[in-house]
Amino acid sequence: MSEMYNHKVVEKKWQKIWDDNKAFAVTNDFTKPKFYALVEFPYPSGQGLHVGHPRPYTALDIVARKRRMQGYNVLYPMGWDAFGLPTENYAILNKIHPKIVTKNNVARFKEQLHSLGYSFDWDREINTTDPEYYKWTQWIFLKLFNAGLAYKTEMPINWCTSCKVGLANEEVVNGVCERCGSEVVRKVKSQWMLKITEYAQKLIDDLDGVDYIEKVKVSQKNWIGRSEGAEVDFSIKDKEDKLRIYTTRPDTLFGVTYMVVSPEHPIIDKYKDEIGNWDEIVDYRNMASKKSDFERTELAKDKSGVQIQGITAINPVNGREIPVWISDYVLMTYGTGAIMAVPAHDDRDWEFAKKFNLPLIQVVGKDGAVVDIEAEAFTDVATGVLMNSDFLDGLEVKDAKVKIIQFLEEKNIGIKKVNFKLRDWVFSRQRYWGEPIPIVKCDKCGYVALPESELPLELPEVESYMPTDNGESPIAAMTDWVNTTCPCCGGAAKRETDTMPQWAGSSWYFLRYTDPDNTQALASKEALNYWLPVDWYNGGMEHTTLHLLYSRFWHKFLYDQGVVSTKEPYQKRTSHGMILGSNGEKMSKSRGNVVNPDDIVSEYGADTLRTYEMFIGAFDLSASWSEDGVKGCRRFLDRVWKLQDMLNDDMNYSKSMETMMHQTIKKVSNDFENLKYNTAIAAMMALINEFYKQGSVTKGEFKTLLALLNPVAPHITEELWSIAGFENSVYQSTWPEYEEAKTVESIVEIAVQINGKTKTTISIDKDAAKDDVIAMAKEAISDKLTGDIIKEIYVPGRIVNIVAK
RNA sequence: GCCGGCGUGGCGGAAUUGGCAGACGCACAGGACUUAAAAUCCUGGGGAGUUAAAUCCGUACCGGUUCGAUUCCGGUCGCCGGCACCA
Repeated sequence: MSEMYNHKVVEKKWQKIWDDNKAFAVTNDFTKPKFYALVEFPYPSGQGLHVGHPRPYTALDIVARKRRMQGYNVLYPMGWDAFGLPTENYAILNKIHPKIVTKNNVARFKEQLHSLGYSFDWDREINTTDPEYYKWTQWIFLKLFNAGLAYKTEMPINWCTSCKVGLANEEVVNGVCERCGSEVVRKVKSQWMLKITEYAQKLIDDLDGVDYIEKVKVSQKNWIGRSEGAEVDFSIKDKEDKLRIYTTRPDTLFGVTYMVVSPEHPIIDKYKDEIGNWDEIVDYRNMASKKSDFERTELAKDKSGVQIQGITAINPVNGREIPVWISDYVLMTYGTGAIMAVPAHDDRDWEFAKKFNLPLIQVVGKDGAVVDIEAEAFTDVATGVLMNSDFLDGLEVKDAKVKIIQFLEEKNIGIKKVNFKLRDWVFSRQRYWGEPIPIVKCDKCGYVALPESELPLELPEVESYMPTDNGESPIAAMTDWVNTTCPCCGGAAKRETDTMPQWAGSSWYFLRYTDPDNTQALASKEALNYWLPVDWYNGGMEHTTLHLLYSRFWHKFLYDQGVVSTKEPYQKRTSHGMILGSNGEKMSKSRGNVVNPDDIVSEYGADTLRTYEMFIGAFDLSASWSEDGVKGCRRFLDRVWKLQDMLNDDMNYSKSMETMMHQTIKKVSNDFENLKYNTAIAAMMALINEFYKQGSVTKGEFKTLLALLNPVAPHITEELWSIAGFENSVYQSTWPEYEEAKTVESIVEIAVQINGKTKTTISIDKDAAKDDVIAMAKEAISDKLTGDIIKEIYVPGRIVNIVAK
């Protein structure tokens, strides 16, 4: 009899063997077929690894291990996204350099990941805070700057009145500062921006060529928010200026009854002297500017606004004079900051018109018939037909759009226009723990790029990481570092003291893994050509908009620069669900439902944790933790362990067992490719249940089982492989093959139904002729069959249905 | 409000193109082993009904298509996640 399974000894033993033999190192043979599996690298927080981390890591570890056994050269790397606020805040609080904090956290994370037996190639470990790494982050920034895609502008930012610091959107929770709970207001500051909007169309179009799960594609598209419409110029009565608006419904131009401009619109200041109610306008603007985003949202239902007295606009298609209002439901940052209002056919305009008693003109009807626009706006584009609109009358909405745009362009009063919701990327942070922006400001030459030879521009040592009162980065106090000479004219100049956001380092990290030690380039051309695109990238849904969009943007830019040779960085993108606490709530310290993976590894073993996290439920859905579930998986592995005592090659050859083996190989092989880890494991459980029922297992079958289970539970399977005396190691063996023909059972049990209700089952030969099967079926249910038979249906190998009356 | 997803036993969850609903696991119950317990092994199981069967009801709810619907279509309700007036 074998000894009890001791996971502590076995797991340590095999982890050492893998390390000593560099079992999962990538080969540089670029002629071999490659597979690049990628998981989002973690932020090494002070809390250490969370049980949520192993879910995606194990899933792709399974795929990576399987691919190696199938003969691929597999790149499955890991690194650290280590710049960021929590580390900086910890450093401030404890007066420890963020570098030290990061180093300690990374060491802990690495040890924890190592204890889980992942097949990462640790020789390719990267860290975004390593100057040799962020040298290339800065290099990409310079490329963007030189290409005119990085610029500086005045931008309102979130400002905490108590901490006196600029906050990222993520740090503003319900309108207050995440850290101190104080009010957050808007403050205008000069910020570095990246022109991601330049790539908006490509970022949509190229989604067609990649294999992302549908909801990821949808959220990318929604975030970019493309809309087609027209810009139209409205003249202002007795003035030369025109008021330009953007609309997606140019077909409703005859239904305009007023206009609205945003409170920040420049036209207001321009005609200040002629506005009759200037004081009222100023009051409204002040009120609007004080509103935080949160308040604006809260008031979303109730529209507010003020009419501008003394300014009248003229509808270019019918000459009608219309009033102009200001209201904060019109945003300066989208379109032209001004709209034409068609209250009969737009919900927001309708609400506004109702509140201020503005007239409604119906110009679209349902299939041409008048509808009650006093009750609600009629916005249905599909059934709408134009009316009261001169030459557009009788046209369907889509045709009317084409005709009106043609008209506007001919008369030179408007043009067709595409708009995006996507805004340029605010790229600066007034923080210490980030990549310095390699730019110098010279009074004579303006913003000047640092020469490449001066990269990396390293973070200076500062005394305090505390942000300054005036909202500048702590680096600004380092005058030695800040004062420099202009690379362009040699005169006195100052360095940029803002740093990059955390998104920067993670926007290109997958490129660095392909050639992490390269000092001449971010990676060699050969390595990039060979490894890209990433074949399979898995990450959390929380990163499907920003991180995914940002990294696709950088990649497309690098493609245009000739640095990489693929348009898209990731061929396939999948997402995993969250692991919740046993009470079904998100795990958090305050809820007291946090599970530490170290405890699970120690008590049940890494293989058990891996198996459980894969068995817990559908991979893409969230799942609640259950310690009992963990025990069940440990029990399964114990049962696998004890199979070593049931090896018996003398037993009779069993046809049904052969079928089950082939079915299991097929199921496990397919399920591992389709995120269906839970059913793959269920199939293996069913297989060993069968071995137990027989009381024995052949060496061949055992060997196959070990190979199939190895990606999920690598340690125990290696140990059993070695005990059984199979050659080499599992990781050096090949993935089991199955024969399709042998997955089919020769005798199948099928259901016999009357009128779709199952009455009994019969066993038939899988190749039996339809007539024979039906005859057998009728025989089997002869006592229940009454009435005339109308129809006989036979679905081969599945079901017989007799329709009788 | 809009977008996306999800509603199946006591619980986590399975079900190819529509084809025996509840695989696999947990918890539970019974049995074997044990002085006993734990562990392990075996057996059972949606509900009603019956000694047992037959039979009926069951995939959130209502309706439709079909020989046949957890699956497809229309509507209703509930839960989760994301976005917030984008003209």
